[in-house]
Amino acid sequence: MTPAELSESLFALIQQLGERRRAEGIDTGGLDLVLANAGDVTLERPRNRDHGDWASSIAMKIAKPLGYKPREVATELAAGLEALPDVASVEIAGPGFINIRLEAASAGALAKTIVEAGPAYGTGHLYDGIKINLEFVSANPTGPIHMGGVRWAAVGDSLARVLQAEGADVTREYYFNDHGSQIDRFARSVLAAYLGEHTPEDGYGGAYIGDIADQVVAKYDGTTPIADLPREEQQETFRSIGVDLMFTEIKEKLHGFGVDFDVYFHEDSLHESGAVNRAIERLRGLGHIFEADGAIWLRTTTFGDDRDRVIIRSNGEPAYISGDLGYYLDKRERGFDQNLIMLGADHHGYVGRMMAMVEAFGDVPRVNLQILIGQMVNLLKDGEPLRMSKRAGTIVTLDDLVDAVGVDAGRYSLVRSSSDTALDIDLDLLGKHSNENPVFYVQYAHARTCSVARNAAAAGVERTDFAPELLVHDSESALLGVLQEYPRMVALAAELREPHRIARYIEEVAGYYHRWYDNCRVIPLGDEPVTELHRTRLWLNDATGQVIRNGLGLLGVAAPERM
RNA sequence: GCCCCCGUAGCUCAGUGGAUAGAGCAGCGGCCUUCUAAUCCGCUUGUCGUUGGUUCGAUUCCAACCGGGGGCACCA
Repeated sequence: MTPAELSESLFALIQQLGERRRAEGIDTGGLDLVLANAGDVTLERPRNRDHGDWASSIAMKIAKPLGYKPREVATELAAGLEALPDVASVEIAGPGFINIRLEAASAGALAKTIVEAGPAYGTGHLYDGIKINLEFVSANPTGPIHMGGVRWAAVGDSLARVLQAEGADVTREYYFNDHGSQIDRFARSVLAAYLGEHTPEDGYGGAYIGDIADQVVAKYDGTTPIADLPREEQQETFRSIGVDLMFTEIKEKLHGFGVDFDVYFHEDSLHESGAVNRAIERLRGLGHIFEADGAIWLRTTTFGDDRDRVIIRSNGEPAYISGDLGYYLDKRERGFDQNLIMLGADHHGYVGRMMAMVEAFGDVPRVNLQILIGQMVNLLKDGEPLRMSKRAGTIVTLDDLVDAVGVDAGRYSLVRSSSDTALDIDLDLLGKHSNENPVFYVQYAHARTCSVARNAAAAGVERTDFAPELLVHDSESALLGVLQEYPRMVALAAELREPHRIARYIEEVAGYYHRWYDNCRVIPLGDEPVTELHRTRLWLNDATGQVIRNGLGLLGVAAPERM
């Protein structure tokens, strides 16, 4: 019996109780407000195993509208629950908690369910048929990807996997800001490096700039030698080839990190294709455009922004937000009803104007466009904060991370904490390549399930018999309990856009598995015969491996069979 | 000044109103002739930033304040 089925049963019992109270003349009008459907009957797995397999606090919530005291409600419901075939016992505790213990066979049946479902175990239908555009990383092509961008690469890709697990049709998208003054600075910096001049005051000074200059020279195949070009054409050459080189490098590095995008969208193309102009005309038609001080503005204050925004500057150059207008419109025209954008906290100031823009187009903020703000990554060295600066060239890149700990540990450490938390990463700890990273704890648990399965095969233990009623050891019911939560966890992670919950969850699974392994043998000891219990436990072993494998898959982390 | 995020064990962090607040790491002490000791078991540590409020119940929700980070352009 799944928790969802249990909720259904409990919900039905509450409805019956409500009808009876109405017949007894009680005004139960408030009941529907507290309890609209079975989803509101929450069940939790108690920390304390003495409190049963599942516990519900529903009695406290519905006591008032039913004209009962919480414990009276609990008593009424307990009788009905005990009559269910899968329920072994029901206890009422504290102020009115209902503690439910399931029949071992009912709980144990899950092991087979999971093995048979395989990779599909845990997937759901929250977003079946929904097209979701997820834009993340989108770092400017003016340098290598630094740690901030890497965090979003890990989290964004994992979120995409989680959303896909819930049936969404996800497009991973990377927006290249290749149209503005940042790019000009980049071009001037590369040109300066080529000419042996000092880095421009507002330019980029990293060592990679010189490399780019060399590569541009090597790649250049124009008829006139670069050195003979007029300075403007030189700069344009270094811009176009240099940006192209950065594109290629960024794509390759991300690929090596296990992150591939479906669409690399160039800001330039919005301006060239006229998408920006179309968006502006659309907004003008809706009456949200005005001119002042020689510039063209979008009246975002109409929609709650704290000031209006310039979209075409008085010098005729489009402001950054004009690209966003065209881009958003383009995404909508490509059929995405849900657009997600992941941004660092240093961009949170955009949210107001972006939402205003959405509303100006007649869409619904936070529905058609949702902006996920994540906090920054702080790097520490010897316990002291390390400032990263692309201009000064003191940046820690994706490569540095992967070189230090590898892809799996790197991705895992970035994805296992909430995006709301500013992450501290100590470079010295990374460099140690220790097993302090919990990813090894999880991977080891997975490798162990594989090892047990291999040895079981060799010992003649096969997944033939399945007698779930034999899975009665405390560590067994605890493991089954946590495995059962996986589908809910995936749905929650998708709904809240919080993939870190998957990481925390599989760490918990790994812990329960290790304890089970310690207590319950799958393979008979010495000359003992293979029994039904061994064979049944093999199902549980394999089910655990499957869940960890599925969970690691959602994080984009490998599940090794040996370690 | 205004806006966003955070404040939980020595450290890094979980915990979307429930029972005695957790994990990893660090520290101390135990288990390998037995399916992988990267595991497991035991011990130790808390004004959940502060003060109010909401309610059967608040680490969780609300308000104010304190502390830390980030942001408030005709830059991107």
